[in-house]
Amino acid sequence: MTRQKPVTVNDIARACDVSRATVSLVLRRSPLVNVDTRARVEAELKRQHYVYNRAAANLRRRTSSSVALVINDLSNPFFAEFAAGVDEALGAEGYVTLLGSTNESPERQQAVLDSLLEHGPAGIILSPAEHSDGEAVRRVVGITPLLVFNRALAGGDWDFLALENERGARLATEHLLSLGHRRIAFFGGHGDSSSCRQRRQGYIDAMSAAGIRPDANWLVECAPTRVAAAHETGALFERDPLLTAAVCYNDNVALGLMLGLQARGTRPGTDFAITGFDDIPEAALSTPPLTTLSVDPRERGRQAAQLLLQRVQSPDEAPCNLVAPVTLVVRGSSGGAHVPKADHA
Amino acid sequence: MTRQKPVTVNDIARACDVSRATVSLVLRRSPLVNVDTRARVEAELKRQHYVYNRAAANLRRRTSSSVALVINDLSNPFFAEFAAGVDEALGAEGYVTLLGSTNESPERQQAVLDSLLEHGPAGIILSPAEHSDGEAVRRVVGITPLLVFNRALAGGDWDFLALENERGARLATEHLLSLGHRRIAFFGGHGDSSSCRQRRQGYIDAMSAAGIRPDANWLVECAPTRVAAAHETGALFERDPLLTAAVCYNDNVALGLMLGLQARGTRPGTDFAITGFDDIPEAALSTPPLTTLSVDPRERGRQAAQLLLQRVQSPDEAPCNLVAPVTLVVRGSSGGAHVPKADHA
DNA sequence: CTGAAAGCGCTTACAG
DNA sequence: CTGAAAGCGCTTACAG
Repeated sequence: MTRQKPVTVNDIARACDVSRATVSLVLRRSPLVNVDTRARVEAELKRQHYVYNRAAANLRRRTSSSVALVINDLSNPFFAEFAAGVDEALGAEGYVTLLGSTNESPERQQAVLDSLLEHGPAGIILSPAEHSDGEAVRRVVGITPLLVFNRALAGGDWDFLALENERGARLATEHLLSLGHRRIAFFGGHGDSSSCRQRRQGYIDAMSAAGIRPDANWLVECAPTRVAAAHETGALFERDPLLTAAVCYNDNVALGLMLGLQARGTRPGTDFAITGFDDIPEAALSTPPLTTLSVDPRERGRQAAQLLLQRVQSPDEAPCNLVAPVTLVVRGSSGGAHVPKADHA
Repeated sequence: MTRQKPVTVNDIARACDVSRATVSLVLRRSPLVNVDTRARVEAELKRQHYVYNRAAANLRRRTSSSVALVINDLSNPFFAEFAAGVDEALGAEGYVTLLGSTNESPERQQAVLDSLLEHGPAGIILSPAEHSDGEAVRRVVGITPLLVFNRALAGGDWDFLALENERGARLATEHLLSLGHRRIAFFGGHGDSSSCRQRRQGYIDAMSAAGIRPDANWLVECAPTRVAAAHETGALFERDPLLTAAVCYNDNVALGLMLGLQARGTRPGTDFAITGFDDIPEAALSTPPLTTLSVDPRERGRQAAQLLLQRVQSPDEAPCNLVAPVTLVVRGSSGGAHVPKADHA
């Protein structure tokens, strides 16, 4: 450990024969300091490879230059893109991102928040783990501004950035209806998740508007993963063998359903129509490519960062509730010419 | 801005009628302090919702509890998984991750490093942007321990964690050879990237060992993206129409090549055999599924974190050069029964 | 325009 | 076992 001592304002001040205060003024680009002095100090700063100790400055100024970003599932490209967007926007505002990943575990989420808070972030962006305890989050977070992304979290009056879940599912359902489908399932997701409930609502609304009352059998729960969805494919047709299409909770579920269909000899897009949600990169690549809802996660990340920084500026305004737009991307999975137009009027 | 003042050791000390030193001792779990005193202090800590100010502690102790993680492309699932692994392992050791993403821009990389260093990380894990300037990195990084991942970076004697590029490409090539292919291309990547050169070498070695001298035309450059690869598909067959297989630089290239083949009516896995590299999630999902090399990026992340923390402990040992194992995953893209066995002896 | 002094929240020898 | 004092690297009134 022959770590040499880092160079400080003191070293610079001594070398330039000025006070530390003057050096500090130069660092903070104060207009008060004489041009010559400034030049001398800046030269010395460069010469000695001075690096600013932001932690010390933050301590003294009682400020923060970091934001905590806590993500439930970084291996999901949707959230990885979101994280990239957050980091990009925070960086542009001079903040640094403290990353925490929870792998969908509420316990790890508490631990991660705990640890990140000790570093005094100006705020927190949280994409909550499934089954998060909002009260517990509130307790550990205290008065640090918090923005919740994607899934609603009860227990506090925090800012919330959501997706147009309802409208998205409605668009997908209307699209299938316009192709002549009537017996359409809503497949995947858990009823206790806010995003799933909203997407179901959009589906139900669209069906109702078309004069169709969705059968209770047409709502099929399953974990939002590819494997689970592939597994549940059989259950779908046990519920109703006459189904011709499904609005899926998200792309992973839709892709899993495709695999499940292929395994039973049913051709997705030809014998059975499918829509997803998210437009992850795989969606365009599957066979057939997946009709889905595009949400631009990177842009959501930028948006989240901006909203949070606004809140940091004005902590006392009423919390905001934003819903980000989604757009329907029609591809092959929702059917070509061959999809059976079942029993329509 | 009615931010109330956070509670400090002072508040606790006053409330318990002990000195700040004693409170500090309790916080750091020193065995020196009386059990009763400890209990009283701990109760008060809880009662006042004390949160430790790690930045202040780090300042005084001249330590750090963060590590910077700089990633060239977070939207690539390979690197996102890597980041998740790094964060997981750092968290387990009590470190927090300072995230920076560069989007493959060397300029942004310099800016990001600059900014992160002001937060005094104990070390840096860097997955370099393409065409990074090692000297410039060295300059800004100074004496902070740095571990380079994935792509070699000249200009400093830092630790390096790489993949078994050469062996991986060799395995893929041997696999194709064992299926009877002789006219095998190496497709994609840029010759100025260390990982591409190594993979090419493995390909050439395997071919040579089988008594085949790869034609210069069989080495086709292209950017490591899906779109670029799909575009270059024509060029591949212009070089040599008799090719029956290609070892691709990575999965993205392989998937792009598949699209390109399909567009010209050539069936991947049936008329033409393909291998990838990385085993990204899409690989198992494509049609046909992609034969590729699995590298377990999350585990690489954990490994990188551990290596770096070791280096933080002992900065003066010789830099290490680790190569992480890869394993061949055989799937449909390298050919079923129908792949033509061209002109073999 | 510049300097001396105090202080951000913590820890660490050093006495006792 | 506990306290008083000094100090980590910075900034901010306050004088001058």
